[in-house]
Amino acid sequence: MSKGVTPQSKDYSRWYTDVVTKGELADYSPVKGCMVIRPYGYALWENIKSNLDRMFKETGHVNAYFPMLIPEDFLKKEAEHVEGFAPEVAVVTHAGGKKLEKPFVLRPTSETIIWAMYKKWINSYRDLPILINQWANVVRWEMRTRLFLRTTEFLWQEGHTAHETAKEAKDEAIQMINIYQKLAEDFLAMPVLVGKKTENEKFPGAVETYSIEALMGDKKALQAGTSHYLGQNFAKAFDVKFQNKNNEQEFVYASSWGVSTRLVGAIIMTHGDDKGLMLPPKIAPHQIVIVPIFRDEESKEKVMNLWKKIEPVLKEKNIRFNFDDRESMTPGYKFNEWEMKGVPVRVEIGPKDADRNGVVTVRRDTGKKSFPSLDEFLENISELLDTIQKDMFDKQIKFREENTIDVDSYDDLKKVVEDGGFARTFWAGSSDDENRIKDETKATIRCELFEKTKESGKCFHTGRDSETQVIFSKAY
RNA sequence: CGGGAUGUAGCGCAGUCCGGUAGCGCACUUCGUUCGGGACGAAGGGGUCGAAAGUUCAAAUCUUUUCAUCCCGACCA
Repeated sequence: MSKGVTPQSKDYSRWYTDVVTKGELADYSPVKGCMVIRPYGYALWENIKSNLDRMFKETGHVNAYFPMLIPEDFLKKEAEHVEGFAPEVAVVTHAGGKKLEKPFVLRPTSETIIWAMYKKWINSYRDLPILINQWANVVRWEMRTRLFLRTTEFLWQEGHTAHETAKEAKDEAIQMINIYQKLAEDFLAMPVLVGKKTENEKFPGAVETYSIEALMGDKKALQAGTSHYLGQNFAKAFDVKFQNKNNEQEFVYASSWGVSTRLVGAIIMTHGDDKGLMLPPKIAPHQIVIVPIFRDEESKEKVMNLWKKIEPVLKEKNIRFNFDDRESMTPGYKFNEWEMKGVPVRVEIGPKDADRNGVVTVRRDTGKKSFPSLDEFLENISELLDTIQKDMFDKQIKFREENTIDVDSYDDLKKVVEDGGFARTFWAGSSDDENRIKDETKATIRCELFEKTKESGKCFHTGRDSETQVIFSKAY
């Protein structure tokens, strides 16, 4: 990490803030709790976004846009929904120089406005399904904020689908949580557990909530994406019915799902180390950075000639590169800067390399230095990026395995939660039991696992046989 | 809203106990030498010390009030 930064081991939250601000991802804004996303951070978000958007399109979804201002009484139409969001909505009470008779809220999520529109759009089963996604900002007035992980305003995508049957809506919700898993694991190199939320933790207004849960570097859990089966709750609240094939009126079934700029925070806390950020090649704004090294006109010319042989090949291979030819900084400075910003591969080209027609490569994840010939380098660069992507993921899988412990007593669970990590166990307790454990240990049930390690076991708390395997952990 | 801490140059901080010319490092500007792991020298520019009131010949420093931010809890994508 850069000079003056507290090392990760000593103070994780200070480390995190330093990585975000010194890595030029984001900055605090004059408005408390809001975040300015800087160009480098936004480029990262755009790469995440484009991969996700492609997967949405591949599964038949389309993008649309709904207003940011929602009539306040819309939120009140769904009982759980209003109860869940009331404490955190920002309300617009004045506009046009006078007090509004009917205030608006800044959307904390768009279910209500979207279902008000779906009422107009849906008449027959022939109008279904509707598979709409929107990329938008939302506002939630949380008490405590943290760059990327929880900000007052954040960017996200929210999908809102309408279906003929319960099964179709539920399958949609499952499909989308699986897409989130694919995004996290294949693109962000971040292993996640997929499962169902308990009643305590589910989305206000949902019948069931599914989530992906990741383990951060400090061994706390982070919910990285959610998907909800909404049943007919919002259809009933907004009176959205369709005429089915039997000529009967029926309420529409729904799903909604979203991931946010929190994913950027997740990447930082998953892969970052004492040197700063470490970005997976598939989403890094620059996959490689090239640092030219020369001292005089003669060596500069040699190096530039070498670069002329490299640049067109990188372009042809669609590699996102940054040729750092700033002359006011020394190479050593640049090495540290790009390590802090997490660029997966650094390529050094100097007079010595030009003489032997080769380059020097250094991997951000392992620090390993290699001296390939130019041909070897150009031939293998794409493969090297793939290898780094895979190695980063494997490393995180290993880390999660080391920190996932099966427990069968409360004492064991307390110990795991205290040390940090995932406590895996069977569960047959009630919501009250869960709350009591939360009060005593700060740990919550992250999810009921879809992929269990075994079919059934005894609940550590009630002693009853259970087929529900869960993860307990402290979470962000 | 509770508990803790901090507000001094763009950033990081010292100075506050014990009142007496506003300081250091980084960054910035100019020139020269450098350049393969955060270069060096020389010369510069930049601050009504968070705000207000009080005590005093004199306040960054003491007193009171106030505002803001950060960290820890409750809330939460």
